[in-house]
Amino acid sequence: MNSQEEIADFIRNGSQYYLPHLSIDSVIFGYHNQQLKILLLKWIGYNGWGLPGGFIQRREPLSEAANRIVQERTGLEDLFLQQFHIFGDSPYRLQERSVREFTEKYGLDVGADEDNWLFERTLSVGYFALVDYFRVSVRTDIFTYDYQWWDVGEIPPLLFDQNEVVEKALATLRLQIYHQPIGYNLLPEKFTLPEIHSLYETILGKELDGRNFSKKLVALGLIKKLDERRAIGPHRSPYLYQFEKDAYEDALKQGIVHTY
Amino acid sequence: MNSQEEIADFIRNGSQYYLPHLSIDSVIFGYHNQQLKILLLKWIGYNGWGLPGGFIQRREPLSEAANRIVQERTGLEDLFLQQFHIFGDSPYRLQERSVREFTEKYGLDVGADEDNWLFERTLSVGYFALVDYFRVSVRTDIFTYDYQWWDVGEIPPLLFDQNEVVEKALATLRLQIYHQPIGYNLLPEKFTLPEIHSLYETILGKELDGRNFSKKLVALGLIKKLDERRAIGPHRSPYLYQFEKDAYEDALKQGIVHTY
DNA sequence: TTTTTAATAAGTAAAATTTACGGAATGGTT
DNA sequence: AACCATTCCGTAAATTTTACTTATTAAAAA
Repeated sequence: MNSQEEIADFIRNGSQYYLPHLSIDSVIFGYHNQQLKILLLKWIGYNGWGLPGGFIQRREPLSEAANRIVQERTGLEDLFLQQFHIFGDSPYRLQERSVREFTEKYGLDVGADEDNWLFERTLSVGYFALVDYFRVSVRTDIFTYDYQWWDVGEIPPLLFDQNEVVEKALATLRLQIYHQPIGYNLLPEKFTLPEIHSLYETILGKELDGRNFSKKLVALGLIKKLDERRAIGPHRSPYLYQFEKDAYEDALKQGIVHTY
Repeated sequence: MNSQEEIADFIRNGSQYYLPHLSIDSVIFGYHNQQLKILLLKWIGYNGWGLPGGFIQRREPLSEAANRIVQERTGLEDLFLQQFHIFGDSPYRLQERSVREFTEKYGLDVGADEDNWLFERTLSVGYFALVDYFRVSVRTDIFTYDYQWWDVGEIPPLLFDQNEVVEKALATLRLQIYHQPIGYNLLPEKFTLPEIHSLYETILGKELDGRNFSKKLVALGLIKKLDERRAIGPHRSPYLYQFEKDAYEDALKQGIVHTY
């Protein structure tokens, strides 16, 4: 979708291709520089930041829609995606960006705002994705003109009720931290003890004793030490570790113990 | 809604009052005779059982819709309700009951099936409710002609993909058992140790040592012994207990320990 | 080449929690 | 008064969690 005709068609007739009243908001988590981050976009027609999102095609399974939306945005295959909530308590969650403003920008005439499907009440299905920060290559498109990774502690005001969406995603992540393959998806294939340690501290927002933390992961056979180390500036080089996928997944099924 | 005109209007023009493509399915859990049960209804036009459910009014917050639907069905105020998933992976989840069949039963003419909003693709938001079995008085209505409580282990084949909905509700209940006020909502105000013990065993599907279980609940100050007992046939009368609401809710926030 | 620096790595003992387990007491019925 | 099915209770062993300090190392600077 990039020609003017296609855009005008989307705005005018989008509800023929997509389910009206429903959208998907995706909270894409990455981890970089000891910080948990999410990906935000600048949307055309709204002077601020918002979550990546999109609509569900008329005959498209919901989970495929979420996959498609995040995949197109990040370039990643094999996404870890999880639905966490549907937001529908603001019946007046209308598009704050004006369709008119948006279309004028492109010199289109698509009729009155009030009649447009984009202006109707929309419930939004929240998905979060856990991605390897270093493998993402963000694509903006005709509807978005900028992107940026933001620390979860410093999220700016977002479109609609999307700040609530982010909060809920974070709360879910914390709640499920010992039931979801968080480290596996958020860290690169090979990582150091300090990295995974700090990841868990960041998500939980509290300190964890490093010795006990790594002792436990190793004792449970969830990670294994490799014979390589990573060069990190002027200091002692940490060893690299790797997840033991099978043991890790077994442990998650039962829920790893609650504390480290 | 009970006159023929109202029903015909609902079928013909329902999408003026309700959001199309969306519905709510509610899994209403109760506990009776040491069994965890859910409430099922017989829907007109479908020869079998289905979940209580309904539609979302155009300007009605989602959670209010869920409340309204379960409240009307059970007669209960102050419901404990929780959204647990949105089901939208079957784009072909069409109504298996025929609108025609349904309307013929009432001698109405409402046009072709294909054009009817009830026949379009519908995503369903799953809510579960935890209710006190003894306080429920089920109301059937013009769309439903029978109801019954079913053991969760013996759920019959349901409408659409609703068996999956029930499975997911159960899985969520198990996962959140130590984070949700399950006992508080599923048990009557006063209950015995064997009752709450067996409730947790039923939900988790495994045995829990009774001594350790009650020891812990009491030690944590979550329940307190009353000076009353219940007469139960020819045996020793168990004492009644009551939840300590404050302590209970505090404990749930952090997630009570994992085992009893 | 040596020194300096800042980070990584590793083990043990105390405290807390969880698990395992059997026997006495009770209320109503016969 | 005896019987039965059920409630009720306490302690010891095993496991898990917590708390905590020092030696090692890689690279940069001197």
